[in-house]
Amino acid sequence: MNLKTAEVEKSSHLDYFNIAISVDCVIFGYDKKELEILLIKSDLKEFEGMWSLLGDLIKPNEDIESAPYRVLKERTGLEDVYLEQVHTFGSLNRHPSGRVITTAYYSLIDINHHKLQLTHNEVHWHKVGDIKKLAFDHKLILDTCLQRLRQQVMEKPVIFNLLPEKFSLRELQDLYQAILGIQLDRRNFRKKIALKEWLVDLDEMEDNVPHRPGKLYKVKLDLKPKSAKKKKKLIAFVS
Amino acid sequence: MNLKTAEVEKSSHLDYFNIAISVDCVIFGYDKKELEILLIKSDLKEFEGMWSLLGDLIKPNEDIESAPYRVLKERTGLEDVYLEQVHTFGSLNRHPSGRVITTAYYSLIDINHHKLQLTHNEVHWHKVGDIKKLAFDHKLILDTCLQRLRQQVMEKPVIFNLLPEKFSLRELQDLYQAILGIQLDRRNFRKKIALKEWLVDLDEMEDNVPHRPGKLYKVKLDLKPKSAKKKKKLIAFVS
DNA sequence: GCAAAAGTGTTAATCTTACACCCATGC
DNA sequence: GCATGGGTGTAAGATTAACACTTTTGC
Repeated sequence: MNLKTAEVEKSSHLDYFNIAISVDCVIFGYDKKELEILLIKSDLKEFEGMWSLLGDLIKPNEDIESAPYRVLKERTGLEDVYLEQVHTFGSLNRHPSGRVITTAYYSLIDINHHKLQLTHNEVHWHKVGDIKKLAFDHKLILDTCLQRLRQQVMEKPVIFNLLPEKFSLRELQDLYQAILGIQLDRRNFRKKIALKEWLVDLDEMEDNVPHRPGKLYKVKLDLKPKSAKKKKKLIAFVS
Repeated sequence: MNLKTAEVEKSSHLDYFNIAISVDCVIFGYDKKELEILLIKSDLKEFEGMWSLLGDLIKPNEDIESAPYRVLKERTGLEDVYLEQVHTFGSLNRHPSGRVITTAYYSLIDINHHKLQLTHNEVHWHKVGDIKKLAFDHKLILDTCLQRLRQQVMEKPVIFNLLPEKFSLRELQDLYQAILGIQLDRRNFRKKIALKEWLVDLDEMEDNVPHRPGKLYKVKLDLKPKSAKKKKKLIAFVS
């Protein structure tokens, strides 16, 4: 058996360094009871007029995990956002420029708090439910990320990244409903949330609502970051 | 706003086509009540003597999803295996040969049925519990895949890919226990499995066991493939 | 006073957990 | 006949699901 140094191995594989890798961000926001995502007009002639996800090629000296943060920063000015890797897409002809494999991340941001500095390009929020078609395979990527988001909000307190610091239980329930696409029973919802012990009662009331104002809450401090958090009852499958 | 053709875009980014992408396979098997994985002696001088996952660079004209199937075929002769993408790892210095980003897949195979044609290299099964260290960041990749496997066996009938066609309920329970690392109550386990309606009673008995033989089962036909399968009670989070 | 949402408990059904005894087989 | 696991049921506790009335506010 003959070992080769990394240098030798590299040179023998030079023709493989012929695939580019990008990241694409599915940036979710929430406004007026609707889940939205941030899209940009495609700047490729092949997809003229179509919308696409925010993405970019990974730089040769850039960690893959930092690339989506850079993309968000460059395109929207956003920092300190919640980001999570979802899946890598690499079918042969997904990109007309050549072989580009892309890793998709989803991000959750509070639309109203983070005022976007929309840079040079045409970047806009779109209701997720209205999106039928996107450039590249971006519709598939969106669907995959949405599915993952639905799974995650059931398991972890990530949903609060979509809300302002203070929110009412109605707002929280509306948001769950927008994400999951189902209606929830108000009384059961409130009981369930109370059990999770994610919230702090602020002793403040809603304002400017055309009905009886509800209490305002914020999320407990230790939950905002990625937070794996105690997994009470990991084993629900078999006794 | 000026649109560029894909050709122009490609040439302006030529220096980005400087990152290689590989796939690495975490191939799980099960033998003598232990979960095992298939490893190969690293052929890089930098990792001399260490074990690593089976992997390879993706070929320029190869779909990312078919790469792990090719790797398995080439290294072990295995075909028709269960494979699932888990995560993409791309920290800057994970590979001494240069910038290599890798997408990890996990695979489940029946060790005893698929007789491996172990090709040129030194490929061996190792007990997962015994593995403390691997070449590259492969220990991290293994841990991530193991975590995903644990999650998946609780949700979907993928576990049967690790068993021979006919098996007893004891074998199935032992396998769950090996994967999850916990003990399960026999009566509750059997009830739970019966409820899932995954199995067909073969009306045959175990043989060559030094105790009362148990019934043999096989999995229902429609479950062996990737099979999303009905998700009874998707919404367990909130009423 | 009317519209809109806040706030709040009980019951039935389902699921989960803990637990013990006799049976069939190989040796 | 002894060791080993096969096969089976029940009861208590926890969780989920369905459901309605009074209260507070803005208009």
